[in-house]
Amino acid sequence: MSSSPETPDADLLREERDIRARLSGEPFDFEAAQAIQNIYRAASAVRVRAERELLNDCNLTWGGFTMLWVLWVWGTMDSSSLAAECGVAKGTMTGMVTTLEKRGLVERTRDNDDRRRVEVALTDEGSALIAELYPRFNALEVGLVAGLDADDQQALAALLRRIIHNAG
Amino acid sequence: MSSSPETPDADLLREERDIRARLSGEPFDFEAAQAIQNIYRAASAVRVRAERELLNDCNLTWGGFTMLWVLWVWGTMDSSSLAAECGVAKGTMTGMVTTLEKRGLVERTRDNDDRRRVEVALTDEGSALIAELYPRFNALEVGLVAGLDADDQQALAALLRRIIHNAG
DNA sequence: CTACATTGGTTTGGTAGCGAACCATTTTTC
DNA sequence: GAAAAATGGTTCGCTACCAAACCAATGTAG
Repeated sequence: MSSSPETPDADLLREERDIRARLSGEPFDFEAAQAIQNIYRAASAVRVRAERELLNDCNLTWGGFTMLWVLWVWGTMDSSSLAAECGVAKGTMTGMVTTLEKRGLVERTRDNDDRRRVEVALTDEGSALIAELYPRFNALEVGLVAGLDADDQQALAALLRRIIHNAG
Repeated sequence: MSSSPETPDADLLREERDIRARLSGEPFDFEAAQAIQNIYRAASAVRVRAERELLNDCNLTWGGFTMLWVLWVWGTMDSSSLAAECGVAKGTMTGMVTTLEKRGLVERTRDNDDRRRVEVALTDEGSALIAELYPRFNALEVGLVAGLDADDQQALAALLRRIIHNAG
C-alpha cells in the first residue's frame, strides 16, 4: 500500500466524505482532522474486534486484558505505576484490581517497607490466561495490518509515535 | 518526517523497547504489534489532551462532544443512527442523550410517522456550543500533527483507513 | 384480520472511567 | 521530635459503556 499524496475521493471513508462535503467553505484543516480522527476510528474498530473475537468469550473487558498484559510484560508493580501504564486514573485502578482479584487472576499485597503502597501481581491462573490469550491477540494484530508491508507498518508506528509525542 | 524502514531503537517509546526486551525470543510479530498498539496509545493521548484542554472547562465528556459534533455535521438524526455514528451501543445512547438533554444542548422528538423512532436534534444552545468548540478542537488537531507535512498526514490517514477496513 | 416476527428505544445490572475528597502512612521542615 | 507537606490508595458521585432483557409500535404471513 503506497500512500499517494493525493488521496482519491473514492478511497475516503463515507464519514470523511460527508464531513468534507458539509464543512467545505469553513476554514478548517481537513488534512489534520482526517489524520487525527482516523486514529480514533481505528482504535475503536480494533477494540470492538478484540472484544468480540477474543475477550467476550473469557469474560474479560478491554481494560482487564490491558492490565493482565501489562503485568505479564513488566511483572508485579504497585498500583500507581500500573494505572499509569494502563492509561487510567488511580481511582479507576482500585476498581479494576478488585474485579480481577475476585476472579482470582491478580492479587494485592501491602508493601511492608512502605505500608502505603500496594503491589499487584498475577496469580498463576492470571498468568496462564494471558499467556494463552496474547498469542491469539497478536494473531489478530497481524490480521489487522494485512495489506501493509513491513515498511508501511513501521511508517504507521512512527507517524503515531510523533502524534503521541506532540500530545504529551 | 520521512519514516525509514529501519527504525533506530532510540526512537521507540519506552514501552515499545520494554516489550521487545521482555518478549524477544517469543514468536510474535512485533512490527504488527507496535503499529496496532501505537494506535491505542495515540488515541488515548489525543483524548486526554482534548479533555484537559477543551472539554473539562465546559463540562463536556468526550462522548458528549462527539455526539454534538455528529449532530452538527450530519444534522438531526434518529437515536440508532446517532449511536452508530458515535460508535456506541444504542443503550448507551439513551443515557448520553438524557445527559445532554438535561443541560439543554439537545432535544428529543418522537417521530409521528413511526412512533417507535426518536429524533435527536441540537438546540440553539447546543449548536452555538459546538460551533464555538470545534474550531478550537481543529486547532488542537493541527497542533497534534506538528512535524508531519501534508504527505505524512495523508499517509497516516490512509494507513489507518486500511486498518479500519481490515477490522470491519 | 390475526399470529408472528422485526424493529426502535428504554431499562437493567454490571464494569470502566474521571476528578475530587478523604485516610493513612511516610517525609520534610523548622 | 512535633507540625506540616507530600504521597499512595480507597471512596464517592457521576457519566459512559456494554450485552441482554424488555416493551411498544410496525411489518409480514397465512
